[in-house]
Amino acid sequence: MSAQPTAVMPSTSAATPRAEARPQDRVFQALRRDALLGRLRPRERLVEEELAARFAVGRYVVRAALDELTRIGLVERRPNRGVVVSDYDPSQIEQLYEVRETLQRAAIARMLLPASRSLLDELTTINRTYAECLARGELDAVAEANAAFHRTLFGACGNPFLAAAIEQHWEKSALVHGYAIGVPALAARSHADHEAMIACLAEGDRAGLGELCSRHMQPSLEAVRKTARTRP
Amino acid sequence: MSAQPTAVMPSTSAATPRAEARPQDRVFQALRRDALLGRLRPRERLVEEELAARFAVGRYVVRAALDELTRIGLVERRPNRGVVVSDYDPSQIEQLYEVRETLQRAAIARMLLPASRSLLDELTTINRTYAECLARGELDAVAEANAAFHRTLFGACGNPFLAAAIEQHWEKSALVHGYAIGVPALAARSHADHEAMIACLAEGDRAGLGELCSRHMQPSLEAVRKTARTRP
DNA sequence: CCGGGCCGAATTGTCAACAATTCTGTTGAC
DNA sequence: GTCAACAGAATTGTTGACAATTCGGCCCGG
Repeated sequence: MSAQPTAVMPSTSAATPRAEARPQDRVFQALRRDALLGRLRPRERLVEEELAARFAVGRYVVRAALDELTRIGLVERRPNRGVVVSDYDPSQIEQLYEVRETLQRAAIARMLLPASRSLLDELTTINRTYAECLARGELDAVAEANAAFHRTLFGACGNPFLAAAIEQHWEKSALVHGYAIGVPALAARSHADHEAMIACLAEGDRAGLGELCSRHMQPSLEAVRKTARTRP
Repeated sequence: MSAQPTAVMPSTSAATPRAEARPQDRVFQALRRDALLGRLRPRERLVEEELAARFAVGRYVVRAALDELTRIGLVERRPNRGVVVSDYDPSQIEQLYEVRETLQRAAIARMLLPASRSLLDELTTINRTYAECLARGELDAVAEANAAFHRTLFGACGNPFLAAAIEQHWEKSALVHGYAIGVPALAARSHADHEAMIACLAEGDRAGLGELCSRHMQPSLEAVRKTARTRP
């Protein structure tokens, strides 16, 4: 009796993009993509019955999917008042990014460098996919590749809990930085940053990687600050 | 139209112990306490219908409560196979504590010291409650006071996201350190540690506070290591 | 004695109808 | 004109019944 230590790992659901068995996963993924690509705007309200009709599924399934989205912080449920897409004001975003930077630096400090060949290959492949999908204008796939790159990179810190925390906060800020994918100049720069990160991993340049990752977050933060000044 | 930026803060549900309006909150709190005080053992299975009968409530409510518990990592749901109380093996616990220490040190680095009078008073009051309830043997209340102390302390870092991350990981490891409350010697030491922390906050001794918080986590970690050696 | 496949109990997943709550627009008194 | 109270609509919360899945035992051929 009793299996091995059953892991109980903090899997962020999206980690396994394989064939989704459960219907609520399909709804969850679809809504997640909509949110990350800006098709769902902050403060937008999500009505259960509308979604049920749209996905040709019971309201129960929609409800479960919305609960999942709540868990990763993309939407918020107010009791008896429905769920709305999360909206962070600029000061909150600054705080969120501060935590992200702290976590990322902790992860980088724990990576064993230089990175293994297989990790480098994996990241290179993902980044190539990123570029290809970008060229073809498949933004959904670009966002997915971007997420995969970050997940793989910080997953290499060797501490699943730390990796999960990073991913969790990445998802939360995805509503902010997601739009950057739609701006060609920013997307191209993002691709170049990823290349540079891979180089640091290969050379064992820990400090460089840390700076790179911090700088990598700046453009979206700057964009937030700018729009904050424009619309006070 | 359109209200102010509605915050959308990462509230860790347990933050508001006021009269629970919704029935699922009652079930959630009860199960959470059971888990934190060791009345629910790791790997124990939770059957929805049993709980529904025990709390005289519909299975739907139990389900919602279990989803909440899943969210904070106290239990895990395996699709079609029910939920079990989370069980972390020793190496996972080490990793979890590593993340906790990282987060706590980041929070301490961000606190403005010396702490305000109101914060010091609040912590002192909580710690007094801790001692009183301990003397009376009210373990539930002791656990609640302990949680409140940590929540208040790290909530003072000024970054709600960081505070939420700390609380989240604290809850996850609660299954481990919760039992310490039942051991008089450990509980007494915990109380003394809290006093020392308050002193550091008052004096503005940032480094001392950091060391103190790290040392504060050691006893449970040592206990885990010991039982790991005993039962390999 | 052992492994593969069937059967049934136990349990979880889903649905459709009902109850409770919140929201919106309107009315009427001051 | 403003505000409070009030209906009616829209939406969420909950329930009980039913479908789907998993798990354990059992039989049976090897």
